[in-house]
Amino acid sequence: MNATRAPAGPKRADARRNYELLLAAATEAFAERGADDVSLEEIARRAGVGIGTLYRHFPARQALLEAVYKDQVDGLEVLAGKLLVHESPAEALAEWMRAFAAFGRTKRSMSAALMATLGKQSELLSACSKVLRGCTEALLARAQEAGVVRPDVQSADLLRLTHALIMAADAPGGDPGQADRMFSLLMDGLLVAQAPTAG
Amino acid sequence: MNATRAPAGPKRADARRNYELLLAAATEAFAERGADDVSLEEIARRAGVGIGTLYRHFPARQALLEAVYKDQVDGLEVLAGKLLVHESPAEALAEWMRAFAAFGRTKRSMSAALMATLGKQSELLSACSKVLRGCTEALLARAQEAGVVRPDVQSADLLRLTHALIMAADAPGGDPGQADRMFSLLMDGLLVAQAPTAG
DNA sequence: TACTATACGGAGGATGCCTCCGCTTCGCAA
DNA sequence: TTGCGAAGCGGAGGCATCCTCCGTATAGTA
Repeated sequence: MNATRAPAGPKRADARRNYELLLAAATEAFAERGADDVSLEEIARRAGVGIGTLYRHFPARQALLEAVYKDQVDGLEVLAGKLLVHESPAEALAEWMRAFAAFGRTKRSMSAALMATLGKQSELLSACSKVLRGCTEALLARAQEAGVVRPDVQSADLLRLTHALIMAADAPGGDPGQADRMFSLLMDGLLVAQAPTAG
Repeated sequence: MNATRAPAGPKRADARRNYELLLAAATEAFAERGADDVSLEEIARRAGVGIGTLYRHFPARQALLEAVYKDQVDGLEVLAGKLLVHESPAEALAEWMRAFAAFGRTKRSMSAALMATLGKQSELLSACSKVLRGCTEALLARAQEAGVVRPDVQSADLLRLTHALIMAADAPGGDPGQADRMFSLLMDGLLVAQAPTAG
């Protein structure tokens, strides 16, 4: 997956490739069907490797879950780094929020499974949320300093709003485009008015 | 389990007895080992019935989980009713808090499993928490009206404190008596001072 | 090319979920 | 008390999943 990451996985080239394949397959499968409804055998099949290989890299289901979660957060962090030097602070923030929302959707399907074994105050979880909070703060601050986003918005508001938005949009029966539309509304609200509003 | 409940289960005596046995066995097993680490076969074995009988009464794992949860809440509600006419409002409140804390411990092991399939805003869950909130409010108000508990305490504080206490006390490595000691401290703090404190 | 450490793959044992159906027991009525 | 039908019981067994183990294959090295 996140090829930008420092080499942390297995040594041999084939092992490393399989590791990435498994991570990708698991991410996809979890997103599609929820973390509880995918068998490890299916993930191995999707990745095109044997079940034994999966277990060598991820000794337990939990390990795979954690790896996927961490991989996503790592990816977001890398993205934030790039966006912080993006030419348009407003676009950067929008892009970030979009990515964050997408992540939230995946996370939702995994959090229950993760919580069940990890505990609510796990080190992994709190470290990850700290990272994400930091990224959001930095991007928001930059956009505000550039004067393109309302100065009275706080990062906590942003995080919570996005979260709420995901929850609402993913309700059963909602059309898939709804999340995007709601997201646009939110972004429009963030920007400072381009022209004075009529009284 | 809660024999005080109105007849709501199966009709025939043996079926009814097995229902109660299963509920009791499941409650015990869940409390001992967590809701995720007990097989339904073991619960049937503990209850002394066949697996088929378990499935007749509780068509899915979820149903058993819900039944145990609801049974506990029902039991607490009955207890609250009794405590509301207890001679000592302070003792009644203490007893209630103790029972509530014990429930919280069980609940903790089940909530993840319940959430996973029920959803956070399930009708069952919200109904149950409403009941518990009501009970706590009534018992607290009575103790405050009797002048034995500090008037500035709110029921929400109580619920949250107890919750936090359970979480902290159940941390790995903590000794089993800790919860009780912390609980005593909390109760002492609630009571109005018996003598004026020295300046 | 030859060699070895490393990794692969999938058969298979263990366990758990749930269904199905022949046997047992309850509760009622005569 | 006895007989009977309905209700309930129990557990074998089918199916899915988890995880281990070990013979085979391959990457990397000299």
